[in-house]
Amino acid sequence: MITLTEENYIKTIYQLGKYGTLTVSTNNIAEAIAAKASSVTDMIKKLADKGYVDYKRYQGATLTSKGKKIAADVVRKHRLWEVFLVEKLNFSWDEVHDIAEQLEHIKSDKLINELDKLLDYPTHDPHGDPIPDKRGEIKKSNKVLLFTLTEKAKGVCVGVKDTSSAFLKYLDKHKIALGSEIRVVSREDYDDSMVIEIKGKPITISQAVASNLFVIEE
Amino acid sequence: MITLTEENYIKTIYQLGKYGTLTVSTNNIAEAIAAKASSVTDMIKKLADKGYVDYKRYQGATLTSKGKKIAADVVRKHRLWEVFLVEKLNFSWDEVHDIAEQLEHIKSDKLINELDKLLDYPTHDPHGDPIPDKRGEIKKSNKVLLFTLTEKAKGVCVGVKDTSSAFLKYLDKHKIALGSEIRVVSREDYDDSMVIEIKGKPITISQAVASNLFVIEE
DNA sequence: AAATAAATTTAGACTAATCTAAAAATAGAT
DNA sequence: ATCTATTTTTAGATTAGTCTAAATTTATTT
Repeated sequence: MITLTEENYIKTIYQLGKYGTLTVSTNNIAEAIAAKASSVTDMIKKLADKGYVDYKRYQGATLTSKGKKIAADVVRKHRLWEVFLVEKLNFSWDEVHDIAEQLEHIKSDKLINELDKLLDYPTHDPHGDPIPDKRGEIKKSNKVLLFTLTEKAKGVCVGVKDTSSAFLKYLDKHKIALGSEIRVVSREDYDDSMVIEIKGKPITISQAVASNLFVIEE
Repeated sequence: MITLTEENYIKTIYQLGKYGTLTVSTNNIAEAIAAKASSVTDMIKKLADKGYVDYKRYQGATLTSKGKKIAADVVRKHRLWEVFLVEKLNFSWDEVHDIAEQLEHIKSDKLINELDKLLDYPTHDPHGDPIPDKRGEIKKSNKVLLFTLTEKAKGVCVGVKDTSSAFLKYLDKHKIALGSEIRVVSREDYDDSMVIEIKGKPITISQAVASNLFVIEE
């Protein structure tokens, strides 16, 4: 059995270490988890005993494949719940993190599979971060800022960089939402504004907007 | 701050004591929570210190109004989540308890209000038990077995007594679901079967079925 | 009303997760 | 290469929740 606290440490090591590929230092974990380094050392030892991390004294921790599976699972749940909150419960993109932090620990395979289905198998959360699949794999995402797209390019809106409510309101007003298809109609060199098409409708957006919207190019 | 464990004790006392109206004994709580009586004594003392229960040595515990509010809130969340699982995630009525047991501890007022709205403000969970409102009040329910309705009476299906998958499949097949409007067309004295109407369609059901379906008479 | 049974509480110990303070190891600078 | 600063670990203590075993109170029976 794995405890909630262990799950949180494993998730943290996963995220600090670029999806489990890098070794993470004790202090780094301590800061992320808001605990003292001594507590982290204790926990790393326990995780090593249980086979979730590789650990040598003074050398930081690296997730084992077993640890990575656990972490990917928690992150998958976290991000699916975030999509749920935004898509089904009218949350805005910056309100969801703390609640997803709680929901990510609910244990039920069926629950998460059905949630995935209800949301129509999303690949990214509202911040534009990729959602690991059932096997824990992350599709290498080509998420970019809308700003970087060339004329005639198409993309799907997957997230925001600026999560201020002013920006979110702006998006709402112009019917730009998670999953919206966006086509770049033209770019204006003078002020870096661009004309984009959403659901057949062209609108002009400023550089400020284009550089705060994440899209996946198609 | 209230811990998860404290919440579980308070909920248990609420349910064993008929929505917080009766005093509950240490042993009763111990059995319900699968802990030893000595652990329960310790916890009751703590809950008394914090003002959630009234307690006199050897005399069991009674919820204070503060305790009742906490309990009603947890039960409200539990039952709303159960409705969500059945209505939105294709769970059957007997699979939801354990997951709701986890979900009931998620803390977010907005979450639960939005969930309530998404589900269209249900008054009963899939087992036919009433859902406390935001203020913790429970509408005194006139939930009865379909079996007890007289000819021409109408009701809304609110739950099942038998939660076997065989029965649930039977209901599915005959399009009897949570919230279905049911009208009693006629009763047959000989074998206690009855003809009922669901969405304009008459079907004949046996006494076995009628005595396992809860309805609220209108 | 005394004796016995059942329920409840106390006392003391254990585990998980945390902390502080001191010791040890590593890394960086001269 | 040595000294110093930083990082990490160890040692010992603390809190929440639990347990067992023994003691106490209440309830029941004769």
